[in-house]
Amino acid sequence: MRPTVYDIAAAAGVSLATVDRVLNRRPGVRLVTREKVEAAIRDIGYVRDVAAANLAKGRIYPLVFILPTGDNSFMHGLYAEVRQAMTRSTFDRTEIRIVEVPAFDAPALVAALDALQGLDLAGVALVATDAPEVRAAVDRLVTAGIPVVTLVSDLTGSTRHHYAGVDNIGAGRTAARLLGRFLGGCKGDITILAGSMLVRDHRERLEGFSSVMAAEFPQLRLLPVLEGRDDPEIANGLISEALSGSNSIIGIYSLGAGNRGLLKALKETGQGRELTVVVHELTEHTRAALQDGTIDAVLNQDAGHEVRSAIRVMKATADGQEVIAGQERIRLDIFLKDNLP
Amino acid sequence: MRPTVYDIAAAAGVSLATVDRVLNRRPGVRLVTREKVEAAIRDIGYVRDVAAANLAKGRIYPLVFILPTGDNSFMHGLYAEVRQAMTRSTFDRTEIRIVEVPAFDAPALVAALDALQGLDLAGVALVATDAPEVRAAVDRLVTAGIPVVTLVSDLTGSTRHHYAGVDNIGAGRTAARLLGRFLGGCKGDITILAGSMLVRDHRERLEGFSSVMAAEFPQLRLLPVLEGRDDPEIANGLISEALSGSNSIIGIYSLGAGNRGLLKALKETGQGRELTVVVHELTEHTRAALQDGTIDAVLNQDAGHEVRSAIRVMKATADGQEVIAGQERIRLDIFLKDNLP
DNA sequence: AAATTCTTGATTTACGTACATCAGAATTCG
DNA sequence: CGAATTCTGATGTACGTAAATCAAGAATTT
Repeated sequence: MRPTVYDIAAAAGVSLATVDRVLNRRPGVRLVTREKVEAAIRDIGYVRDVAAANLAKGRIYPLVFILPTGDNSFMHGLYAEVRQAMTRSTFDRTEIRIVEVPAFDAPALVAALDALQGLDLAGVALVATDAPEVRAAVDRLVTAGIPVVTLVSDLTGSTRHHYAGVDNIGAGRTAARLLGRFLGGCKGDITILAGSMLVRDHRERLEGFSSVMAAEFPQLRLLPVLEGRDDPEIANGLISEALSGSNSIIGIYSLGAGNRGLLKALKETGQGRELTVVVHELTEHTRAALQDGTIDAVLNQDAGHEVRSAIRVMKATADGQEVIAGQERIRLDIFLKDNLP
Repeated sequence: MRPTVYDIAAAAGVSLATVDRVLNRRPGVRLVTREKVEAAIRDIGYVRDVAAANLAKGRIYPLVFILPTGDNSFMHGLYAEVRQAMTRSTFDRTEIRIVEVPAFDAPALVAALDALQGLDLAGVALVATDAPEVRAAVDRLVTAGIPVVTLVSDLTGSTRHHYAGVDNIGAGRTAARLLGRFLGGCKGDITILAGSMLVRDHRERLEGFSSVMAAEFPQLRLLPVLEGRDDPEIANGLISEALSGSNSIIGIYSLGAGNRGLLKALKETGQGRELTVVVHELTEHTRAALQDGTIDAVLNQDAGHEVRSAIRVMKATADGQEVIAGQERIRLDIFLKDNLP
């Protein structure tokens, strides 16, 4: 049988009330007594029954997700997953609020973060835009004692408690190797389509991609990065233009969202050309394109896992609990047409 | 506020005791009264607070994992993950027992399953050996009301509640495409190393592999399957022999465990040859081989996820609860040297 | 109509923890 | 040393549910 507060009281030779004061950091306990109780807790290996504690407290976890607006499937999927999580809130005692901010807009993100100051929150999850002022705003929340988790795009250098997203440098490197090996020994140019160099995830993917390309596939030349702002229209224009302007393009790496535009350009301008294409984010569009052979591989992060993981981590952090590291690692999914879910 | 049993009682115009009798399927309630209570439950949208119920019941979930013995890293990893889960049992109210059976031995597995009859279990997880008598034994457990989950290798046609493992046909197809595309247009022979055709997962991987190879890479010829029984020694012998006997082998697909032997053969007999190799299961050995370029891709199933998922599903099934489907899908991991965790 | 069984209500205890109150003890201060 | 202060103990209630007991009313059988 698992030890209870009564066992601590007996072991430490104090009353239940004193044990309670120690456990919940309430005042009114002499240092020597406190140490006696803490020793007893360690000795008998007591662990608080969180379920019972939450029941007694009537605790709920108020959480906030700060998500960028954006008309691309990945963001739609992310919203959907957070809403999915909301439907489960009665079960896991959460109360989730979504705050929308314009994409790639650091000041707006800072304003949203600062607006949360003073609220009694069990955690904040945000898709970070990488800027010093955002970092500072995050640090302010952390200092105020609120668990903060970055989602999809990280904010290194900040004091955020956790990052729920993939290793984007690794993702870029993986994309490079897939593209390089799928192209065999062919020689030619590679076009890269990004969303914005303002977000860390895109920068990191590019960094990983470029380094493997340079080191291991010197016969492939990287063209200057196109920034499509994760917008289908812009992406379509950029890729169409690039393809019409050059015949030496043999591969494309799309490391952001807004692939609907890329696919349109491929179907129209890219018609009849032998292109090897690797993109990020599995959506209904990229899935269809993978199946019909328009693209060759999709790298993906599972938004559902990211959201659920973020929630678990925020709750655990709020309770000062451990998390299962392996369970919270967000993996890079590689989809070929054969292993689509 | 979430409705409680008191609210049901008030809404249905009955006492708490009657509500309890209905909720816990205790006898002594007239049909009309039962229906009145059930209607009230639906109307006010009551959902039982499982945490509180478990607290009141002092419920623990006695679970059994039936695992095959076997001296290969994947099985060692699986055992380790189950033991990991055991260390968390006080937290999630489980009580896990491991039962070992010889690998690929249907009668032994049947005996182990039948030995569980009559025990008060909240769930049984097993790595299935695909045989009619095993199916029957599983069905007997299910009929007895015990939740049964297959792990790693499935048992289709049985009434098991859930399969916690990857889509092995998809895995085989994926391996074929990776191998095929990595080999460019080269012509040559492919050697396949399996564990045993007695387990469904190996058969399915082979099936998926063969079909994609035949359909899309006709220039590659598949040699007869070698069965290494997931044993490093046997695998080493088989692969060494194959490599010495033929110069036209350009690719290897190892779809089982026991890769330590394969790697040894590659290092010794395969020295200096240009081989493209795709294997299953990420272990310290395959990881090192991936990093030093001996092999080109590793397909993996995360044993930790499988074990945790199996536990979640068994608990939910025992409680008659829903599971989050997306969370319980075990994904096929594809590792290149760039995205190793 | 009496005896029996079946239903239902009322009430209590329990699970492990949180939290509040009040009285009494120990300690510190003047 | 006594008074003021700080600790500590004892106790009760609550959270949402489970489960048991006993009494009483309703329905059924004889």
